[in-house]
Amino acid sequence: MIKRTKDAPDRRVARTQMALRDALHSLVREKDYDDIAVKEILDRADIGRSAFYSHFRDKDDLLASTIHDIIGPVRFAKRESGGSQSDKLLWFSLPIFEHHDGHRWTSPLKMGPRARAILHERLRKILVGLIGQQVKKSRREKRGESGTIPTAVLVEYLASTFILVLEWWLETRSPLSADQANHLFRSLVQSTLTANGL
Amino acid sequence: MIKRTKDAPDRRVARTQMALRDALHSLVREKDYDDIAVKEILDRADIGRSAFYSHFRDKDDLLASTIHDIIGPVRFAKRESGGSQSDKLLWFSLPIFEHHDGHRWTSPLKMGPRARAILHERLRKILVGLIGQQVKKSRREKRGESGTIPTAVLVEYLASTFILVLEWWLETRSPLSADQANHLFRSLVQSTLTANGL
DNA sequence: TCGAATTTGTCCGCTATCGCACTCTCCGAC
DNA sequence: GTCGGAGAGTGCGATAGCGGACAAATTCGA
Repeated sequence: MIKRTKDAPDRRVARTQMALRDALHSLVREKDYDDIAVKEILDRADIGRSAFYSHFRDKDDLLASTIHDIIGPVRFAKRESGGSQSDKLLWFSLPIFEHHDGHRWTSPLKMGPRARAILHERLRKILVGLIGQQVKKSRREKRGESGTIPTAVLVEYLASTFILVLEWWLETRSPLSADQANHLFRSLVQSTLTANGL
Repeated sequence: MIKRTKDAPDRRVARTQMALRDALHSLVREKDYDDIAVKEILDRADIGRSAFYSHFRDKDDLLASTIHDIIGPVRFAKRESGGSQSDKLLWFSLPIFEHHDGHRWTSPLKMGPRARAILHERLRKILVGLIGQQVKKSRREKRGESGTIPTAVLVEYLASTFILVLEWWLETRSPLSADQANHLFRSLVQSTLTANGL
């Protein structure tokens, strides 16, 4: 009998990874990302060296994995099946904003250029995958009506714009509510979408 | 090569035991000790059943082990070598009071009769061992002058009195400082000690 | 610029913890 | 009563994490 739908991870794995991420988070708040030694992370997390390297290739890999803290909620949010065309396309947005509303998370933008680049890149890739599916599906359904912009570009555009808004929202500790931030994002891309039959 | 002075415990062991004790502590603050199921402790600590039983016989054993949270500081406090006769004898007192000053620890007296009895008994035994050594040493040095009270009784008397003061201090959340509580204890037993050549 | 010290990344034998299955006891519903 | 569900303990094979050793890379003060 193989494990079913719920791929329940070993408690030990979850614990170790969380400890390491938490340690990194707290360190990042104290000093620049590039000045943080792996050893410091290990000490603060109270985790052995070998455990670290059995999960992550290096410090950057650990940082990149914290992406899960950002997009994690999407996995649990029920995919909106109803709503308009763009509702289906941009369903991922609101859950993310909501989860980070009043969140302790230190914005990637406060981590110095290196860290920011790593997180930005990783987040972009994930979003592209996420949005790509939706866009392709929508375009398939509305074959013929599609605009002239290539799908790949459209996807990148949506991902980048979303990240832009998210980062701005986090960095400036904007008084906007999650709802409002979500709406802001939609406003930005709405006309482009409709102009392209989405 | 056997490990030397530092008996460094496996990180995993320390972590597991701490998680379990913390879970018990937090549960005790919410409901009566006797109403707490082992399963609840496991769930809150996020520890597997088998790990629990590889460290503790049962719930009571876990509770008893939390004694370390109370007398732990004594192990790290430097043994006062100087001072008067009674300073040497009662050196354990101040470190304990100091450590619990403003401590989150919920007094054993708030845990219902069962839990109180268990902790009380365990603490008593440890203190008897601790004080026993000192008293015997002191009496050996002052052979002949000793009073008529049997050593065993004297030791029990000191332990019980200390626990009395400690519990009272914790339970009533007395405004007394650690220093003052310590002094109170000493005042209580001082005359008895001097009357017995200590 | 050169060594010493520190950090990085890899490896390995040992063991604590995991997940799971199982029995036993207790207890409330019916 | 007795049935079913839930918690208490026990046992076991699999594995994640341990500590410690190591060479290579890096840092840094003399």
